[in-house]
Amino acid sequence: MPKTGLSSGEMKEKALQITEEKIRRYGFEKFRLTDIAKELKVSHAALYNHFPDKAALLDAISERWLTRIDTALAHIAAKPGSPRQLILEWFLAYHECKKEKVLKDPELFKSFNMAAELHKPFIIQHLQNLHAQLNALVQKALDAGEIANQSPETASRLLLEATVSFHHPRMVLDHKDEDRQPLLKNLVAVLLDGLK
Amino acid sequence: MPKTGLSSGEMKEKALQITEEKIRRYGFEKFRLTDIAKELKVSHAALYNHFPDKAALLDAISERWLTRIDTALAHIAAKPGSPRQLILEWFLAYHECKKEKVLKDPELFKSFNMAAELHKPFIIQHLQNLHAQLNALVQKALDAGEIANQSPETASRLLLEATVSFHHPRMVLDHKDEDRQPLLKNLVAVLLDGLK
DNA sequence: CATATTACAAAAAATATAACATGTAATTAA
DNA sequence: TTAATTACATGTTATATTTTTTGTAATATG
Repeated sequence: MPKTGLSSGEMKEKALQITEEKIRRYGFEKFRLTDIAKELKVSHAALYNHFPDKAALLDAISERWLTRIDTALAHIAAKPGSPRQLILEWFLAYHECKKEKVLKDPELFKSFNMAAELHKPFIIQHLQNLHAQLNALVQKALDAGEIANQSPETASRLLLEATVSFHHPRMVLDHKDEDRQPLLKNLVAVLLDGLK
Repeated sequence: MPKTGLSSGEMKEKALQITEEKIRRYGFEKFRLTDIAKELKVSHAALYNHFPDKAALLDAISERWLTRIDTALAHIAAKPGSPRQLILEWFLAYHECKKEKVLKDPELFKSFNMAAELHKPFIIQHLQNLHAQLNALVQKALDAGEIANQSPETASRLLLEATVSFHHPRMVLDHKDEDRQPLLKNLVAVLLDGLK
């Protein structure tokens, strides 16, 4: 029996919640395990029963957030209707997610070093999900005759590449105070026309 | 008569050369005026006759580099031939410039904070040059019937926006080890098709 | 008389030191 | 027996101190 009365799962969940709040207050890299332990009314060492180290706790937070995005976008990708329309909607939602995040946690992306992140398994998974979703949408567009001159993989690669400034954290941060939805809409429309 | 035997212009030019070398060795933000003065066999204070402060020296370097890009690209923009072809060539050259720079001075763009740079007059000038050049090219494409459904300003805005990952320092750095020319070629082609 | 120097004040970087956070092991409680 | 604690070793971050660099002014030189 645990000393706290909480199950391991409950403890873990509570720790994640508190961590999320701490990160929001102090930023991505300067939150302290001692604070989290204090709030849980537990010694800091107790956290090591639930997470191998500080980085793992942090990664767990990121993973949760990415999973939320994945499912939200997957929902759009699975909707019925015009593929063109859905692709546009998908990009708008993706852009919206990133912008929201940047606005809520400005600290989070200040010095985002993609290079290191790109090797983490849950990031790789996330990117694979995005590609798979977009591939499926583009395939539907192909079937509907809305796209013609490229393979689905190439087409979705191009779409993602050309919209980098609307979903790359660093770029989203640069434009956080502008309303760039119209520009994105126009860009996606032109790209889809170009793929016809 | 100056004490050193060098004219003000020669002194200035030599200082710029040495500074460029020091920046390459020590990075953008940690080169020292004392070192440059030492190499010029002059007291550090003498530099203040030629440059108002350290930042001005640094800016002069950047300005020289940007001017070089501007003229190289302007040369392409002024060439005769198919506008479509020239627009593609223009983007390839632009990409090439940035990539070269990032490869030669990896320190230079490590923590590039665009926000602060964007207010400097020579940066504004540079961006205006780029836009003007691309506008002119797009206008020619419009005249040649290669583009139809957008105004030149909107079209060139879209082109630049969609190719951000090929000329924004932060993004170029992320992909410095890949050959992304084929991707860029394909992207520009699709964009131009979409603008038809 | 434009351009240098030296001397000096202010700002910034580098370094040493103290405080604190992280991670591990041995131990204890439910 | 799982999950906590305490005690402690190892890093890391914050702070104080010193040194170096930057910028200015008064002065000297070709």
